[in-house]
Amino acid sequence: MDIAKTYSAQQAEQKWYKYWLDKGFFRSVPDDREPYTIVIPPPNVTGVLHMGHMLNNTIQDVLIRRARMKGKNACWVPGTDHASIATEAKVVAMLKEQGINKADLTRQQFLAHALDWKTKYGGIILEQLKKLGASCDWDRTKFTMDDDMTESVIDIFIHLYKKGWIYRGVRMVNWDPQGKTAVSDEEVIRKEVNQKLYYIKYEVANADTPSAQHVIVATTRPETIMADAAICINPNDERYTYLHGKSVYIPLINREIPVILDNYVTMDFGTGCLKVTPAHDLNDYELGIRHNLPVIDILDDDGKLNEKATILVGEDRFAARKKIAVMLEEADALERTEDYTSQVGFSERTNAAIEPKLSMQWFLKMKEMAQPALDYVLNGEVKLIPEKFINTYRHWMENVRDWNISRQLWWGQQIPAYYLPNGEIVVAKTAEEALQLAQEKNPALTAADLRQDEDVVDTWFSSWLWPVSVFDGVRNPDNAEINYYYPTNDLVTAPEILFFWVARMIMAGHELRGQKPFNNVYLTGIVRDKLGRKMSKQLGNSPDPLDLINQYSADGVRVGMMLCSPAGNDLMFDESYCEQGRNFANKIWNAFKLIKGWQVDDSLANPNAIAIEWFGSRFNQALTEIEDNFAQYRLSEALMTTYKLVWDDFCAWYLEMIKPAYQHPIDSETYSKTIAYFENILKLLHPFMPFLTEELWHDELFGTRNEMDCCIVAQLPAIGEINAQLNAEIEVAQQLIAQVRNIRNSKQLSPKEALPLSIKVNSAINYNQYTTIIKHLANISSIEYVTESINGANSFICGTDEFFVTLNIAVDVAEETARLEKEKEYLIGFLKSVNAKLGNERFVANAKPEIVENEQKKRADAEAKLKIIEDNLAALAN
RNA sequence: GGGAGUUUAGCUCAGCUGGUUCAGAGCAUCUGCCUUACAAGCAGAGGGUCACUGGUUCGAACCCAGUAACUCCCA
Repeated sequence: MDIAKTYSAQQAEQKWYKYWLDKGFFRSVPDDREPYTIVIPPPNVTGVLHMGHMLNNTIQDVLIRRARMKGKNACWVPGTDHASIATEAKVVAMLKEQGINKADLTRQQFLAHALDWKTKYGGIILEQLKKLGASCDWDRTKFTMDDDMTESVIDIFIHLYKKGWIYRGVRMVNWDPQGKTAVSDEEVIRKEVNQKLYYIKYEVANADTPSAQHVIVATTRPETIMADAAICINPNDERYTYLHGKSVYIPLINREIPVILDNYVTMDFGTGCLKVTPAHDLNDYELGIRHNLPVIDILDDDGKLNEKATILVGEDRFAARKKIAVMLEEADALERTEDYTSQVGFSERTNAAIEPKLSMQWFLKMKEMAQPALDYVLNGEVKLIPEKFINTYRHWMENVRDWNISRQLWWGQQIPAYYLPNGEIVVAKTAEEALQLAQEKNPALTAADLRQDEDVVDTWFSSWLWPVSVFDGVRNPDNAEINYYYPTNDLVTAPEILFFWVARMIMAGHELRGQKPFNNVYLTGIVRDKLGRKMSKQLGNSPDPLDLINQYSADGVRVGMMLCSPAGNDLMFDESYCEQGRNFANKIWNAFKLIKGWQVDDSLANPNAIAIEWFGSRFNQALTEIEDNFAQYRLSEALMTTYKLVWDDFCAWYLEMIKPAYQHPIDSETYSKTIAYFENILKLLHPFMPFLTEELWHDELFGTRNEMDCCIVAQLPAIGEINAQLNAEIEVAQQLIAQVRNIRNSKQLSPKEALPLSIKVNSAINYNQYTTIIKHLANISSIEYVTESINGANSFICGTDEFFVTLNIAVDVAEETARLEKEKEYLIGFLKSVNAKLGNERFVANAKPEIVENEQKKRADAEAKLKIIEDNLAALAN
């Protein structure tokens, strides 16, 4: 039979993904097994798969597949979130292209368009995840705006409102003039921007002296002078005592405003004199409250100046800034300008410069919710991996501010608050209930008198419920599913949404169920290119994940991602990792090919008992390490341990040990043991490389399997016995084999030329056990045991035993002497340091006994070795 | 400005309670091989002042202090 020389993945990937789906292996329903649950961080519906998703979901799939193979009832819930701002912006743009203006649509019409859009594009990422092999329970796919999810959001809003934790208030919010909505502090990205500092001259009313007729104010926002309510100086600033009790005129519009005194003003910034614009700056707003200043809002929702500005009405804020600078200059009110860089906030969603704006918004009190959420993490009930994020988490939770949960959008859950004609508010699940509540206040009211709040809640106000709401635990808190799956086990997400999302899920989980939503939060790093730049569309430095899969196979890409992803550290992604993954898949394929090609002869005795025992022992040792790595969420190390076990121990050593000579058959015992090992290796690899392993699993090499006997649900092997002595002795054998190969290499001898080996045994190792292996792997013609060094042979030491290879070419005495002298020198140095330690009374007195003992062993070993080398040197000299 | 983190081989990273012959792994590099599973491979080899300076200690990559560079979070 012909087996392909290289593994071709594409066919296997399609075939087995479909098979898994058809057989329902991803499906989870509560039963009496222990549950293992992951909820996906829902990607937003506007997105396409990027490398961050690849990383994140590979990790989740590795964890979930492993859990499945450990006999747990593994449930991975997939879904998407509605991303109100981003999606609404996309839909508005799409409608605009079709010549439709959002303002001309009713809310219902717009939502219908948005829903169409979501149906068409919203599932793209989930479809792409299937290519990666994600074993989500697709029957559970959720969307944050599904009816039941929406009802959950409304329920918790009402619950928290009744509790008094949701309130309405005028606040300075981050206004996105492009999205025309408030955004939360977390959605504002601050960037350094080159700006200008404008030094503007204000005329002082009723100046006492000619020299005190003006005051200069520095500002980056000259277009807001029309909204000025005061000029503020530090009371301790002696330069400005002449202004105490005075007022000044705003240039261009000549409105008179008072001079106020407040310690808030920094004397050495700008001119030490601040214009106070309560409507357009958070700090000014607070100053305004302290000094009872009027609030003059001169900006419209779209960032244009309104009639209150009296000049430049209808101009965009940035255009107005340029124009007013010219006007000030013409009016001789602009003293000078100066370059200045400062932080400006931009909307994460639209990239518009954020405008601080006073508006009526809904808020959720954070203080009460933050405390328990902080405690879960501090007392270790919720583990952050890596732990370094605990500090950041604490800092944030201790300084959290109330959460602005309203958004001036349509795409999302509409706030269930209804306004009565007199301005009173009732909060209710439906218009009917709202009317009832309203009629309790005023029986004369009819449905027509009520007006529901136009705004929707923040998307995070849906997704914070995710681990509960996907199991319907908000609406039906005692249902079988939530009781079974909650709390979930692991959450895998990016550190940048630790606060946005993770912290708030802990709050919601605690509030709804008095329980944490997950045990462990595995925080992945940011995927960067190999230059350390964050991968982004703008830079074009991100490979298309699907192209990668096509090129390197899903398994290859998965391995590539896992190889370079230490938890919590950014990963410098490079395609060569995927190449390594592909090569690894090919290696496994070829091991399979080798075994598959063997003919079995039942009459043969098994000559490989030692090799078989050793690999079993070695496998168990690796398994122990892998279990430990997983327990500590060191996934890339778990993979590397597996990688080395397969490539080095299994392929390079074990298979070579037992491999029969070309066209010779193998004995049946070795054959069946090897197949059993290979099957265990497939299991071990499956979480990382699901497709290849499933493909091989079903080969007839492993006998006939019934249709449900699949690698995906195979149970991982239990850790068996480890023979430490055997492992150690094989290591010595491996060293000696390498040494012989090395001699062959350095003498440019063909590997085909068999060499004779003599051993002078000083240790307790019985080399007779390993004769077959040594002869086979080092291509040794004969093994002899000697008691004296062999003159003229190439020698080396492994452990404390001496080995001699006699070649029919003369040993280069000078070269050999030099090599031995070098080793001798090293040993003498080494001995010196060991003796220094042992000779040091304080060391012997202070160090732990086992450490002292070990030093003595080191000395003995080194002395023995040194003696051998000296003997060999002496022999050479003769 | 405040806080956190990082710095170990060309690259990406391990290195746990300070003590094994402790300076490691993978990749890359170099040398030799198309040796009947695999050139997507095999056999070998080289490569490091553990960022820097001091301190603690019998002993420091590891603990402490300071310095530098980079990264992130917050204002």
